[in-house]
Amino acid sequence: MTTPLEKARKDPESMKARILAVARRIFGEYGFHGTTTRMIAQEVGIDISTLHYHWGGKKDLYESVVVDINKDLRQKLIEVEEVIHGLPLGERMAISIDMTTDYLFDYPEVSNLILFRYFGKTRQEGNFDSIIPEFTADIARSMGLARDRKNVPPETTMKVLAVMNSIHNFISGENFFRPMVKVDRERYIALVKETLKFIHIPAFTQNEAK
Amino acid sequence: MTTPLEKARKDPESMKARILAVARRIFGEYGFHGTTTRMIAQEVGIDISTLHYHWGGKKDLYESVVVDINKDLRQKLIEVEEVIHGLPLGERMAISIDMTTDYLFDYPEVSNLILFRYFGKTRQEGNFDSIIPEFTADIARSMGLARDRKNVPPETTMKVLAVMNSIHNFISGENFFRPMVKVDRERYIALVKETLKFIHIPAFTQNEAK
DNA sequence: TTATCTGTCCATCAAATGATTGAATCATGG
DNA sequence: CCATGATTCAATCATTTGATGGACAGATAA
Repeated sequence: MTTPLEKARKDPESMKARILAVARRIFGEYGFHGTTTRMIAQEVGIDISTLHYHWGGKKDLYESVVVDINKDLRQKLIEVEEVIHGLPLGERMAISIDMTTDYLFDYPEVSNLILFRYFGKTRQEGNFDSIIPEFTADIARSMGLARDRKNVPPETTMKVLAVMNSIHNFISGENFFRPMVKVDRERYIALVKETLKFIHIPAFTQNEAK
Repeated sequence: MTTPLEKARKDPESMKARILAVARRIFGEYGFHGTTTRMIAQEVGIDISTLHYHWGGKKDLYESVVVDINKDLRQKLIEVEEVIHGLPLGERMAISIDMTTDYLFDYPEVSNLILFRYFGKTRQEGNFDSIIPEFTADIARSMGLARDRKNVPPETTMKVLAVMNSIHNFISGENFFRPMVKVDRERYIALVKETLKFIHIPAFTQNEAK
């Protein structure tokens, strides 16, 4: 079976894919309720009816966007895991932070949408959380905090969430935070990496030394 | 001069204040675009025209909510500062985390709205950021990272942001994270405090030892 | 009592918004 | 070339939503 999303991911030039790409960005900036189908259609340069033809309703498109983004992020995390495999924990974390941060600054809508889903409600009936894969367990294993994906203790899940969210915050909040520190984009990215390492690495490596 | 907001804050029984209290909660849950004036009016048990009579437009009400919440948070931070004054850094951070976390779990809409403003855009003309006080400089001083409110270096601002956001994340994301760790509310709150201390205290105290 | 002011609601408006219909256009295979 | 299906758009609908006008009730002061 081929879902509409899979089709769109295969051919990035297709109308389906073009709409999806724009929808990712706009939904990421304004959230579900802050986005109108007209905003997306106009940005793509098409009529709203064309958008509906390809994706059905607004909610369907939003769900596809969320799934699409989670697939991309999962893929990136696998890539990171391959690079850091076998290194000592401190290095593993530093490299993970660098790679993940670089990736997310290239696709900030990923962070945006993940945070939107964490912190906001959508006054829409069913939540479609079942289709979203769970990363925390994999990251926990990758950090040496859990042996297998099953039975990760709550304490560990919380720690992983703290690290991941900290990254998303700085990417997604760039428009707000960067004016506060008054630096250009390049410097901001460097500051983010530096800060993340400063905050997170000591907690885990100090613990390891015990 | 007495602004509508100040009047409402004085008499919590007044219609103005009742509307404001509900608006805080609803705006916090659904964001600006996700909230309708009818949702708020219905929750208060009044007609929308009554809401408009007291607060003008939706945007005016939202601005008042944002200001109200920031005043509350600032007040709380002053309270915390008085308690931790003079203690060693590790203790100061532990107590700050406990007090702030307890407060925010009582008023989660504070975290909700702060995060909404960080991470989401509002397709509305002027942003009214000027009216929002800036906390980071005060917190930086309180943590011994800066001597005065002026000229706080970017590195320091970033560290403070990391800590504050980390707290807001766990409060605002409770609906999403708590099911993940499968614990009751009380246990979740304990886990949050524990995790925050685990993550943030080593970074700053280790640095101090140098 | 009467006049005035405040607060509340009912009815309604105008714009925005998600969605659909049907005609026109384009592509592809026969 | 023609038939068929896929794609696109203009026009339109129904509902939602922010907002207002005017009637009405109650309090207060003259």
